[in-house]
Amino acid sequence: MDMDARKLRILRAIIDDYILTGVPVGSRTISKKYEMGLSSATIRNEMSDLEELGFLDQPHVSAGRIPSAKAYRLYVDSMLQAGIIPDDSAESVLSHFSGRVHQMEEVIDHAAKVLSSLTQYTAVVLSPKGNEPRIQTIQMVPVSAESALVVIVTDQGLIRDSIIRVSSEVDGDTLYAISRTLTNELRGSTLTDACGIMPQLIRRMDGNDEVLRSLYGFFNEGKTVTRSPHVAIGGTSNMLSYPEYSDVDKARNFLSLMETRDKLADIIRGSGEMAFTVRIGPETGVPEMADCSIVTASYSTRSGQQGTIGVIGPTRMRYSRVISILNMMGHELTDMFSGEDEGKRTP
Amino acid sequence: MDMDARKLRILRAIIDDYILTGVPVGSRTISKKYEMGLSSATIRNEMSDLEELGFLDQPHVSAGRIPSAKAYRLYVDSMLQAGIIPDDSAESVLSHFSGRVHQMEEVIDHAAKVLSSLTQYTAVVLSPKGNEPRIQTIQMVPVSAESALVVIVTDQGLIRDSIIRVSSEVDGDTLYAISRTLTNELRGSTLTDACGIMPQLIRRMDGNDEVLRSLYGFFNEGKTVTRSPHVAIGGTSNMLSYPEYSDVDKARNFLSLMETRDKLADIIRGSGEMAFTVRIGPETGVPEMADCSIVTASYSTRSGQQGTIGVIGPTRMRYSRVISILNMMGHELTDMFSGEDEGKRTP
DNA sequence: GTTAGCACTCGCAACCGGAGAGTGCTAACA
DNA sequence: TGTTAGCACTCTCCGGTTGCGAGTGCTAAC
Repeated sequence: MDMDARKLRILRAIIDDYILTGVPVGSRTISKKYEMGLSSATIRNEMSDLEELGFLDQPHVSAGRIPSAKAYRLYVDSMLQAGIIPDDSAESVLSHFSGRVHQMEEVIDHAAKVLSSLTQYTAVVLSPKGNEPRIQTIQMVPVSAESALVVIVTDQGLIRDSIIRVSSEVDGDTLYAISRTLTNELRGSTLTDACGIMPQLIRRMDGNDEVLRSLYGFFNEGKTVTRSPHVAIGGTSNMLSYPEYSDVDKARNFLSLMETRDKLADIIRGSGEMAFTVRIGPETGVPEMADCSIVTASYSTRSGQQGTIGVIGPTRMRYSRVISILNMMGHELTDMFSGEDEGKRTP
Repeated sequence: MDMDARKLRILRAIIDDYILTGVPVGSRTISKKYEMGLSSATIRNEMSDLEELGFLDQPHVSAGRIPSAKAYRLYVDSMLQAGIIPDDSAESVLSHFSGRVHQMEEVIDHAAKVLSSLTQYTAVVLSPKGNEPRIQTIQMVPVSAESALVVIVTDQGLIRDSIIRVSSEVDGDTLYAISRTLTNELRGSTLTDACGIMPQLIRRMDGNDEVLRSLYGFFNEGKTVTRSPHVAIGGTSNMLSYPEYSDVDKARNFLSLMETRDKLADIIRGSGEMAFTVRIGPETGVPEMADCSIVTASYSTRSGQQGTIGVIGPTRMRYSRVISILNMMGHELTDMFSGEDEGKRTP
């Protein structure tokens, strides 16, 4: 026995119905609601076959059937192959970015919010992650008599800034001079490189040791800090709307997973830097998410870094809708981040 | 009939027990567990009185009593008056800030995490909010051939930065020169002021119109953006551990409230800039929080801005513990932000 | 191959009844 | 007059039972 067109049609109807209602679906429902031209008894036989093939599960004997992870997988794959994407789909995502100027992190936060409110699931947006950024400009700005702000611009437009102490004798012009020299010496290096070079620079540029040493310290810290990307989450509470999470313990587990951003980032990014991923149930590899699905897409910035956006929902997710929304949002973000003014734009 | 010492002692026992167990407490429990030297019957009479006085509620006739908001209020007030604070309280909060250097926002995020894990409730930390910041230094740093980074240092150490377009003819030294002039002209102004001054500056400093106009635009945006403070939340999932939130609907309401950061910030800050607040149940003024309590404390930075930290928990909160932890955390943050290096430190 | 019919299986909601907790009241006691 | 023992009463909670409805699987007829 194997799959034929009719089995497929029936399976599809079952999945559609289950996604809609969330309750096990019976043979009668299929035969009536989706005019198949078949009686419930026939459907019943087919369903029995489908169960044997591993596409359906039966919570208990007298309930209807529910689709298995394998079924969703088939469903999603065939949908993607057929290119059925923007069908029941999203209004333009575009309109949700209002005519304001955005900082990178704001865009990301906002994207998570929009994504969750459009999908009614939980959304996660990761900031782009690329190679270690390379220094482009270093500038120190006096802040008070005793402290200065260090700004480092990198090739990724990423800016690390921090305040360091400087002795009160060093004035703005001196800082500017030092900044210029440093920029010349360190342009193109990574922060890690910079840490290697600094000691000899300190020896060479005698005077202003204090400032240089502070900077050295700053580089050292910066090395580690730069790595962790920004993670924005939206609509965690949406999950609780679904009967799958009416169990409070389950909900709590899910929420605490959402709270550990690092772990969450790993999970979302789990599938490498693929342009597009759908992971269903066990495929997520996370026990806590055994009955969740994760759909991710990626976006990229002008400098070629990859960021990831993802939606987490119950396995009976409205895949086509989610996929289409993610698609649009991915493009939207890519556009936004490849504008002339990297990291911001005025629409 | 009015309160006497015995009634108070009994009320206190009831509250203690209820905070511990979360279930309505009966007369027998009080008379046995807390050696009162009184029979359950006597306690019963007193409890009846206490109910009449509005300190106790009875979910139904054959359940025990639970403390009312009024009772908690009395409890907290008497506790505060007596100065009973660091009793059953926190190990040093200090140890939780490991020996690393922190950026303001990181400190705040971290504080929320620590606070929630110490209290087992939900914690909220707001970044300091003061008057509109005043410009101290303006600096532009070339980023690419066509764009520059603007950094504005304010008296609050608050830094606004953004990327603006500049034409390719303008080199780094020119930018530095313009920056110096602007700093001289605008030092001490707020961004709002700056917007007023800019037009005439543009007229006076002829040449480099483009750069100045871009800056003007940036000031205009900055005015509005600067206002929204950073809000860090920790331990939202903790709330679901308490039977009060075993109802999924309630939990969802609570969570979506936590997601709207602006509203949350308003609520937390709701009680003005008091050094210390305890709002119990209805006192929060938020219907969704009718059976929550909010305890807040404030911290301040060197420049005198006030930030707020808060803990949200069920009304049967372990007040003394929470208050003591908040106290310590408040001091800790104040110390951290009044160090020489405003906004960061190396312990 | 399809379908009607039927017996069978479960889950679920409603119902019932007893147990237990806790109260309020009354009457006795110090 | 305050305290306590005793008792009837009220509710909730829990376990067991029952009936209903949904849905299946099988068989026999078309």
